[in-house]
Amino acid sequence: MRILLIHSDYIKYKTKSKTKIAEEIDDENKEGEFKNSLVVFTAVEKEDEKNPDSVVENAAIEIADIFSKIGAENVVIYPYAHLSSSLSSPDAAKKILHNIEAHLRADDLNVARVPFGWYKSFEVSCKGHPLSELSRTILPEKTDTQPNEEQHIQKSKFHILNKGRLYKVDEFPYQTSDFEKLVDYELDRTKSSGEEPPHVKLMKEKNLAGYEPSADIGHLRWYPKGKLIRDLLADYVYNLVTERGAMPVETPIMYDLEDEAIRVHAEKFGERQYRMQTKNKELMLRYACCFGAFRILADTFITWKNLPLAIYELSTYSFRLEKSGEVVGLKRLRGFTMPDLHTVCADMEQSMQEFNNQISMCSQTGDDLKLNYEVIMRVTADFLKENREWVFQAQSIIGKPIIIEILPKRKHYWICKMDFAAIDYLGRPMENPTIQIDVESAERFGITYINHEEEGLNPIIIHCSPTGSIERVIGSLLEKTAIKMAEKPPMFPVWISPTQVRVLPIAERHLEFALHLADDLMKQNIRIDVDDRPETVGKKIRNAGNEWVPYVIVVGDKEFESSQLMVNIRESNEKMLMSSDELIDLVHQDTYNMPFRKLPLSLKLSDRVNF
RNA sequence: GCCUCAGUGGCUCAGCCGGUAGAGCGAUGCCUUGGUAAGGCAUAGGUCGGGGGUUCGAAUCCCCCCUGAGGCUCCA
Repeated sequence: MRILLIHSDYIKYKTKSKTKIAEEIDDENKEGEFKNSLVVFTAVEKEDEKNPDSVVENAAIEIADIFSKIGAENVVIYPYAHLSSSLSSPDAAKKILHNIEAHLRADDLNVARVPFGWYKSFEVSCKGHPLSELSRTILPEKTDTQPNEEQHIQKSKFHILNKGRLYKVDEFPYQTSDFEKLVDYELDRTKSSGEEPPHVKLMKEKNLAGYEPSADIGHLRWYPKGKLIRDLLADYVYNLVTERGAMPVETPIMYDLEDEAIRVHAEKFGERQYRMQTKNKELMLRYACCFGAFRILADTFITWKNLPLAIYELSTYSFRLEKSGEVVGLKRLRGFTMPDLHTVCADMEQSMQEFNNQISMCSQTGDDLKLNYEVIMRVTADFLKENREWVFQAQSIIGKPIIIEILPKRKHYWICKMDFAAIDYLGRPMENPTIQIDVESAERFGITYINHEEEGLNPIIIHCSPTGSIERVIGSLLEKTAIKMAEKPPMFPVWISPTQVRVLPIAERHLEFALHLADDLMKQNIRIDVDDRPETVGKKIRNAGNEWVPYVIVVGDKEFESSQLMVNIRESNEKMLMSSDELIDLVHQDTYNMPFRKLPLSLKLSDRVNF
């Protein structure tokens, strides 16, 4: 329900002629005038029909609240269809308006209601003080409160699935603490220690990202090193999915809520959307790439020969209006970047096959990023019943025990999904990759394909994010370093490290040699820089350590003469003597098959700025 | 969104039962010309998150707001 509230000196109206949906009225109600009134222009919407009582209640509370603040004498309820493009049925509207009137009257307010369904002339005089013009959107409570009991009975069941066997969660012999932590979290048993996740501090300390106070909360600024890492990860996912046949696309970030399919899909997301009103349209900012992908697929002629068909987009950005208290560091943001792959499959069999491929793809990202994922599979009871064997083999692809959540009924658009989570420093999961079988959207968005028999059918769509949001990946990498910090020096995987090799010339006379060396390595696609600042070697070593540089070379007279380099290897914390070619090989081994971008910072550290 | 705590030079923090701001790092300059995790000296740098109030006087006490963290809730 949409309402527009005007605190007026007076309002006058006069009925002119009936519409088809007009309510019957007495002569005395054919015209009227009310002094010092809160006029409530009201449009009842389709959505309100789901739970009319709750809308009535919420509207009455809101109106009474404003009424009490402004000191008007009357409330005038004025039916005004033009506030919404999605009106309820006239009967439902009449009933709801009538009930609001009755409800307010029961609160001892003077209430009048202007007739519904008539063409009317009216005149309103707005007082013009700050509270004299307000608008509100009244939402029904989420359908019904009564089925509480039912919901209780319909709780999900959790089991552990391993090697073709289902275990009760308490009877499973846990081998790893990460997995146990995920189980605890899913079962609501995680004890919070009240600490702050270390990645928040690290992202700022390492000059990767920071908060932007002039934006909304949960929107970050990225400094050159962080931006480089984002781009490398973006390249990585791009290669990963295109090598498997997906076609990259790019779609708009905002959508018109007038589009029925968009609106329904968006409504499911509830309050968590950024919306904006332009002159003629109400728009929403996307919270995933689904909207654009589905619209493309709906407009594409697809036959069974094209399937499975995958399109890919990196959403820079997706927007979710998370509650302010829920936004944390890189873990939960209002603006974030999500690789989003949508695969059109002909039928369930094909989807399951494709799902298997995507399990391997998601697991691969764990290896490449050196992150440990724990896995939870969520299925509806019906799906499990029909596809028990397939579900069990899906676990075998993971190769270690997983949690399985069995939902008694389908709640969402998917019937089967798999979430991969890295466990953070505080023992809580950070959800990263995900795969979902969507059985609902194709129909809603009008996506069809032509089968062998030349019939048009709605396909099944698999949503997949092979790494999860880029911000969370970076967050997980930082959390991991914090966990391991006690055992070994923290660092990123070499292919992600902004500086891969740093050269430390001992004295000024070694600078030329150092720059020369850097030039050679740069030509081999290695991100290298030179610490030419007039500091002691000890201090430069320390700085390189603080920046997590994987390889550090000190060059002086000895190196110049022998062309053998003393390389400090962070990973193993040892020093090794090698030639520059051997060092190149070593870095190339570390970064084999991974994307490369040049270092977008000056070669000499003395030229750099600190962010 | 709710409850609790916090916001002081670029960074990390001290000062907080009211009397006009302090350290370390960093930066800049000079000295040191060097061999593996902080060389020395000096200088600059602050509307004490923002607004209002109490007071002769507020970083300090009170109120409102903004931002951050933790918890709750939530994460389709």
